[in-house]
Amino acid sequence: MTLRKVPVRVDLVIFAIRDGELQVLLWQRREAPLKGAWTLPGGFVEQGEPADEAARRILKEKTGFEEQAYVEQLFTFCDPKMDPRGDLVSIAYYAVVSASGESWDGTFHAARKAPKLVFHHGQVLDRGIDRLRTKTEYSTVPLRFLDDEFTLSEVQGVYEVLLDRQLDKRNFRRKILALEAVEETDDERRVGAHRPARLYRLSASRPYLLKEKGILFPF
Amino acid sequence: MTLRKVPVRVDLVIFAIRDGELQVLLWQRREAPLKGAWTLPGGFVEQGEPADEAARRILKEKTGFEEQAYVEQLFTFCDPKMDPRGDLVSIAYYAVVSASGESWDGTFHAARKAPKLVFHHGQVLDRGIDRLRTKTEYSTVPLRFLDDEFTLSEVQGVYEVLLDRQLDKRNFRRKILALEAVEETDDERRVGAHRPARLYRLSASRPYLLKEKGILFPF
DNA sequence: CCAAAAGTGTTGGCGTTACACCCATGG
DNA sequence: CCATGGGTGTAACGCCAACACTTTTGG
Repeated sequence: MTLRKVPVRVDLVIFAIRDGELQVLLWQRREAPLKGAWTLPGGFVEQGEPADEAARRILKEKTGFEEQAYVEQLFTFCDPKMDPRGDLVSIAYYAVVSASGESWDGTFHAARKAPKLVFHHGQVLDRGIDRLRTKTEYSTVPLRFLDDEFTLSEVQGVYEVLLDRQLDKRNFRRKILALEAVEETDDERRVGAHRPARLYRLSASRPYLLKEKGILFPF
Repeated sequence: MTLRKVPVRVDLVIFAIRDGELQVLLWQRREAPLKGAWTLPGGFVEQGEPADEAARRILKEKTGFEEQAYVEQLFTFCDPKMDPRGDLVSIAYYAVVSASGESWDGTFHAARKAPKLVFHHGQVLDRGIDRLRTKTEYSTVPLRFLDDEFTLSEVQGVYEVLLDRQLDKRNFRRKILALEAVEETDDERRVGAHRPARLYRLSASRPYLLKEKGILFPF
């Protein structure tokens, strides 16, 4: 039995909320083989590089985001029949970024209506969507879709997109504040002819899991 | 930039409930280097073998269990500095087996009081315990600690061990039955001078996630 | 002064928890 | 007949969901 040695890839599901819907960054191959096919952004892990760092490196290459993005390992695909180009291991990650960036390497698509993806990438996307939905219920990951400072209405908007339903404003605000996941700033935002909105940021204590304090949803 | 090619390992956290506590199967090295050090059971993924199959193969080698065991991927560790013997990728799995097997390759230890493990294996164990606790709250994974047929008291016992607290018998039975995760058989079990206990099995429909039907815990 | 978004409390219903006794059996 | 684990119903409480109006601002 000879030892099997394979290259290691990381593949990324990069989520953002744009145009009021959950979107993912995809990439279209410009060369054969599979010219024109849609793929997830990804790349090979380099010599001496941990996979987590590779994921962040590739995220930065594709979107410009660094620390402010949330990155989490999703699942590892390791099946010799998976990729026709050869045997490899694919460690999938998902990332949550705020939509305020500009220079994307790729194009965003509605996550639930994405084109067919090559190889196992469709499975990766499905798992990413599923994990994100799960985390929406008991973690503060959804807050990473927002910029450093945000209004509670914006937070509610993120949750409404992720949960795909309307939420009650009073109940939502009471609950998100009770969880102590966000804290007031001294700033407010004024846009248009409205009452200004108080701005919030992630709590310094920043509880990642909401479970201990009760689950955020169902509402 | 030369492509980095590495061997792929799978490492397993094998859980069983024995002596009224959660235990894991560990293995003690008999040769240098690190003679006497404790490790998780594991092995290399072979040529042409998917990682999931490798995990089941190694589980069978170490415990004799096959289909009846629950196996789930946990996390992948990929860091060149992780293992002093060389660069590799370690895909960690956890497995849940009933304690009724016999020929273990290794020894069982209380999961929360395990000896110090080599390399990243301590992290793997911690993640395994954590994942198992999480799944206890909203999945039927804990039922895999039991044999094919089991009494509701046995089910309650498993949950009490995993949650580390006593549960109310009437509330527990009402809830586990409402979830339709188990179904009655025609058999009963008689042991000692007691009323016989009805035996149950996993439902044919076998809902894996309990969420849709409401969360099982908190009680 | 008007339009538009921000912000704020209370109540009823339902689900969860707490709780105690009878049943069936083997020895 | 007794010891042991199996099996069963109800009532109080607390949390969740539903619901409407006032405030602040820019134009």
